Amino acid sequence: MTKEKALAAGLELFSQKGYSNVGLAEILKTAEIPKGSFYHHFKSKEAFAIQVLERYSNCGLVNFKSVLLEQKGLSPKERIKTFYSDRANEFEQKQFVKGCLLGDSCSEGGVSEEFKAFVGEQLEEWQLTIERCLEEGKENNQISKTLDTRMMASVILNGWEGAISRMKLSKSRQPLDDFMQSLDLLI
Amino acid sequence: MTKEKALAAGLELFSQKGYSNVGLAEILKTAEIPKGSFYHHFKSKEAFAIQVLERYSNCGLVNFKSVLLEQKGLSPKERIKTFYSDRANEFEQKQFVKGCLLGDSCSEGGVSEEFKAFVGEQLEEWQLTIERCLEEGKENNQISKTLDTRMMASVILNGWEGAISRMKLSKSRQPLDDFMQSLDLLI
DNA sequence: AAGACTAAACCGACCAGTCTAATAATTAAC
DNA sequence: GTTAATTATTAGACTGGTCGGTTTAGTCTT
Repeated sequence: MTKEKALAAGLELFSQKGYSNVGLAEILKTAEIPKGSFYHHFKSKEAFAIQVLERYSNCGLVNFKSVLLEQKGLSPKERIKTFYSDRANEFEQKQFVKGCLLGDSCSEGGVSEEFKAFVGEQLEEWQLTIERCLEEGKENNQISKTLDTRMMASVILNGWEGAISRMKLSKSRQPLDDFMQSLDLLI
Repeated sequence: MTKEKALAAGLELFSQKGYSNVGLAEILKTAEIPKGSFYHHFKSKEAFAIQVLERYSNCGLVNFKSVLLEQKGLSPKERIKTFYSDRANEFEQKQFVKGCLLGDSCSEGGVSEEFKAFVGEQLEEWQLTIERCLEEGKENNQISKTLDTRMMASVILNGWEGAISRMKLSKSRQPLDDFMQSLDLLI
C-alpha cells in the first residue's frame, strides 16, 4: 500500500513537472508516506522513477497494442487516429498540464545512462507497435506496399511527442490536432 | 567581454544539459568569471537564460529565414530539406550532445511563466517562417493550393523538435533522417 | 572622486540520502 | 495458545553537499 501510494504520486508528479523538478519531499508529501518507508521500498529516487516509468509504459502499451493491433475492423490510419484522438481528449481534460511521461523523459537531463537506456528501450517498443500496425495494413492493401514502415513509425512517434511538448507550452490542443491532420498526408 | 563569455558558456551548457541541469557554479567555471561579475550583468539565472535563448533564436532565425525565404531558385521543400540537412550534419559532428535550445526549453520545468512565454513566442516566429515559405510555394504552384500551410508549418516544426529529442536519446541521426524523408510525403 | 566592474565570503533554502529507534507483523518455541 | 524471537515496516531527525542569490569590500577606468 505504501509502495503503491508512492508510485501513484510519482506518476502524477513526474508527468506534470518532470523527474528533475520534483523533489523527494514533494513525493513524500503527496503520497503521505515518511522518508524511511520510501527508502525501504526503493533504493534511490532514480530507481523509483524507473519503476514509475515502467508501470506507465506497460499500462500504456497494453492499451496501445489493443487499439493498434486488435481493431481488425479499422484501417491502420483509423486505429492510430483513434488512439491519438483519445489521448488528445485526455490531455485537454487535464488542461494540458500532463504530457507523455516517456516522451518528456527523452529530454531529461541529470539522469543516469541506465535511466536513458530504459526510456530508449520503451520508446522502441512503442515504435515497433506502430510499425507492426502499418505492416498489417500493407498485407490488407490498406497501405502502399512501398511505404517504409519503420521510418513512418519513427516519424509518427517522434512527431506526436514533439506535438505534446508544444501542447504543454502553449496550453493548447492545436499542435495535437495539427499532427493528427498530417496523418492523412503521411499514411 | 565578461558578459560575452558568460553568454557563450550559457549557450554551450544549456544546449547540452538544459537549463535546470546547469548550476551557476558550472557556468561561472566554464566562462571563467566570478559570481560577482555575473550578477552585475544579469539580474538572475533565469534572466540570463532568456538572453542566451534570445541570442540563439535570433542568430538561428537569420539563417533560417535566409534559407527558407531567400533561396529563390529552390522549391519550399528543397529549401526546408537543405536547412534541416545542414542541422543534422552539425548535430552529428557534435556527436548528438547538442540539441535545439528552443525545442528543449519547451519541456523545461522549474521556470517562470515569463520564460515559457518567451520560448513560445520564439517558436511561433520559427513556425511563421515555415508558413511563409510554404505560402510562397503556393504562389509559384510548387505546392498544392489546398494545403493548410499553418497546420503544415506546425507539424514540421514540432516533428523536427521531436526528432531531435529522440536523436539525443539514441545518439543517432536516424530520427532526423526519418523526419526528412517524411517531408516528401507531407509537402 | 565617481561609477563600472571584480572578487569571494557568506546566506538560507533545498537536495538526495543515511541513521537510529520505535512499532507492527510474522514466525518459532514451548 | 501464549510468549519469545525475528523480520518487515514506519518514523523523522540529521548529514553533507549544492542550489541561486546577496553582501561587502576592493579594484580598476575615466
